[in-house]
Amino acid sequence: MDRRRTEKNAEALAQGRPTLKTLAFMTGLGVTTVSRALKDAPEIGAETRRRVQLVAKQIGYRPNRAGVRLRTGRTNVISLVLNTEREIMSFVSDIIYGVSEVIADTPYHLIVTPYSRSQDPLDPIRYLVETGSADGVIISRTQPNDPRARYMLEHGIPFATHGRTDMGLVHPYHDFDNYAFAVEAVRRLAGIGRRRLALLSPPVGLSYHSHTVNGFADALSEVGASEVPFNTVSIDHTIEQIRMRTAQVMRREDRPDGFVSSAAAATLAIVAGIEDAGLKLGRDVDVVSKQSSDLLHLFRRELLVVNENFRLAGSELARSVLGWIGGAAPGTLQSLSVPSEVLAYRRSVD
Amino acid sequence: MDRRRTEKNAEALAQGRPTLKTLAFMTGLGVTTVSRALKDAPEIGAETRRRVQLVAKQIGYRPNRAGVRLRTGRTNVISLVLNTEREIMSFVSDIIYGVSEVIADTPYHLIVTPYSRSQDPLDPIRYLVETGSADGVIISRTQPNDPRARYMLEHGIPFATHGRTDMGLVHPYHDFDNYAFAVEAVRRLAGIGRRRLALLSPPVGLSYHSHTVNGFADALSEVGASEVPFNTVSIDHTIEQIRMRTAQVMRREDRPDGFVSSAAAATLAIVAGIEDAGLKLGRDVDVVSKQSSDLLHLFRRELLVVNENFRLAGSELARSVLGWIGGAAPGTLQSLSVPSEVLAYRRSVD
DNA sequence: TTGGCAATCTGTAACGTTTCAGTATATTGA
DNA sequence: TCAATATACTGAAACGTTACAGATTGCCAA
Repeated sequence: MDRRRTEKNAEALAQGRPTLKTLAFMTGLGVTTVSRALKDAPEIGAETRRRVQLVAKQIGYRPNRAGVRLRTGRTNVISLVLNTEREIMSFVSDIIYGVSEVIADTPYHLIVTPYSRSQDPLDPIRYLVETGSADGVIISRTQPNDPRARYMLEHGIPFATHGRTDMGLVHPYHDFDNYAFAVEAVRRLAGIGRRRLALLSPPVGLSYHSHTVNGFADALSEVGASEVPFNTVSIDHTIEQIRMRTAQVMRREDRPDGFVSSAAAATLAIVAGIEDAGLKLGRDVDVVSKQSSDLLHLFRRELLVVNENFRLAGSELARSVLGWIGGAAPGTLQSLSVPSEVLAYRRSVD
Repeated sequence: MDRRRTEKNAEALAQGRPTLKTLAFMTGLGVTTVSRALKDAPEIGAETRRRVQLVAKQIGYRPNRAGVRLRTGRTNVISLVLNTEREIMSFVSDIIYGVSEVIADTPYHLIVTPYSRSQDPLDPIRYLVETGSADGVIISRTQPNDPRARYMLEHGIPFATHGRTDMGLVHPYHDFDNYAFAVEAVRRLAGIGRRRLALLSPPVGLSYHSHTVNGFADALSEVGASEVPFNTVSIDHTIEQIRMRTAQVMRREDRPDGFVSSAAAATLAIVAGIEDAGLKLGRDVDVVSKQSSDLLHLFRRELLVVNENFRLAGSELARSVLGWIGGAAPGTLQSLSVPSEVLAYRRSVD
C-alpha cells in the first residue's frame, strides 16, 4: 500500500503543475487530508495544517479550477452582461475596473457576456443559467419590471442589477439617484433664472428613465418652471439625431432656456444643436449634464455638471454579488449613490 | 450488463442538465459513441451521427466546460489583459465589443484580466500561463522589447498583441499605423501653412511611441517644418498636466502653431491649454488629433481628426488569437490598420 | 469453412477536486 | 480492564469529458 502510493505519486512530482497529489506525496499525507488542510477544516491537526499550507505556498500550488468546478459546480466566475451597442462607453470600462478591483483578491474571474441589439436580453442570462457558467451575474439597463431579474430569482442564481427594479421583489442593486439628479438640476437651472426646461432622458423602459422623469417633473412644479417637451429623443439616440432635434427645438419661438441631460456624450450633441440654432450657451440657455469623467468643462466651461462614478458602481455591484454568493441576505446588498452637487466651471469673472 | 446500464442511466434522465450520459441513454448508445458522434469523428455511422446530433439539439445538450477543460486542458477562454489605470477608456469598451463579435459564435468566453499600476505587467501573464486559465491572450500597451510577448512565446501560449514588437520574434498582432498617422498629420498642418509643430505622443516605452515620433520627425524634415519640444508630457498624463504644459508652451515667444495629438481626451486638454493662453484654435494654431469615436468635431469644429477604430482592432486581435489556437502560422496573423485621411469639420465659410 | 479486415461501436481510465464513509490510534469514563 | 468516544487521518467514488484499447458484426477472399 505504502509502496503503491509512492509509485503512483512519483509521477506527480515529475509533471509540471502541482496538484493535491503532488502535495500529498511531498507531505506524506493523503490527498483528502491535504485538501482539508488547505481549507482550514476542523478535523486536521494544527501542525499538519501549517505544514501543508507551508509546502503549498512554497511550491506555488493553485487549485485547478476545472477540478473544483466539475466537482462542486462552483465556477468562481462573475459574469458582466453587456449590450454591445447601447452601453455608454466610459461606463463599460469603469464598471469593469470597479468590478476588477473588488474581485482582485478573490479567486473570481470576470467574464464579459455580450448581447446585441437583435437578441432578446434574456438570451445571455438563460445561457449563463442553463450552462451554469457563472456563480453570479451583473446586469445593467435594468427595467422596472425586469424579466432577467425575475428569471434569475426564479432560478436561484445570485445577481446584482445596475439600477433598481420595481416588481416587489427584493434583490441586490446599485443605483445612482437619478431622481435626485434631476431635482438638483432643475433647482439649479431655476436658481439662475431658467424657466422653460427640457429633459434629455434615458431611454423609455429603463428604470432610471422614470426616476429621472419623475425628479424632473416634481422639481419643475416645486420651482414653478415649465417643461418643453423633448421626449422624441433619448440618450440612446445618435449624436446626430439629438443634435438635429435640439437645433429644431431651439429655433422655435417657445424654445427652452435650460436643458437637463442624462449623459455626457449627448450633452455634446445638445450644445452643438444649440449653437447650430445660432444661440449661445450660458447666455440664451443653460445645460446641466451628468458626466462620468471630468471632461465636459473642457468642452464648454459654461456647462453645469453632476458626476456619476461608474467605477464605484462596478465595485458596489461586485461586492453585492459576492455578498449574495457568500450567503448574505439580498435585501442588505442594496446601495444608492447620491449625486454630487451641481458643479459649475464657469469662471467667476463671467 | 444491459440492465446495469439502464439502471445507471435512469438517474441521468431525472437530473436537470443533460450530459453525454443522458444522450447515451436516450439513443441507446455508449457515451464514447455519443461523444464522437457529436464531433463528427470518422468512425461513426452516418445515420448514428445524425441521430445523436438531432437528439442533442432537441434536448439542448451543451458540453460541460469543466469536464472538457479537466480532460483536455482546453479552457475555451480568451483573456484580455488590461491595465486598470492607463488604458484609454473608449478603447476598452470598443476592444471588448470587437472581440465579442468574433467569439460570439465560437465556444469561447472572454475573461478580463486586469493589472494595476503597481504590478509588474508580467504578473497577470504569468498567472494565466501558470494556472492554464486561458487558451489565448490579448495584450495591449505593447513594447518594442516586450517581456510579456517573449514569455508567452517561450511558454507556447497563443496570443496577439495590440501594437507591434521589435524583437525579431514573430507573433500575431494588430496595429494602427501610427507612423502614417503622424506623417499625414504633419503634412496636413504644413499644407495649411503651419511650420512649428509640437507632438503629444504616446508614453515613452510603448511601441507606438516610437512609430509616432518617427513619423512625426520624418514628415517634419520632408515638409521642412520644425519641432517644438513637447515631450515632457504624453497622453498618459492627466488632463490637467497636459493642459498646464500646453498653456505654458503657448505663452512662449517661439510657441508652436500646430499640434499633433495621439488621443482624443488629451486633445481636449491641449485645446483648453491653448485657450488658457488666450490664443484661438484655427487662427493661431491648428491641431490634428486621433479619435476613436466621432465626437471631437462637436468639441471644436476647427479640429482636424484621424479616426482609429478600436472595435476593428478587437475583432482583428480575436481573429488572430483564434487563428493561432487553430493552428495557423503566427506570421500570417498580423494586420496593420491604415489611418483615414485627415478629416476637417471646419465649415467652408470660415 | 476459415481467417482477415473494415466498419461501428463500447468500457475503462484518467484529468483534479471534494465528499462520504470509514479506519486507526489515543483518550476517557466506569 | 473494557467499551465508548474523540482525534486525526484515509481510500474510494463521483462530477463530465475524451483517449485508448478493445469488442462485435458482417463481408469477402482463399
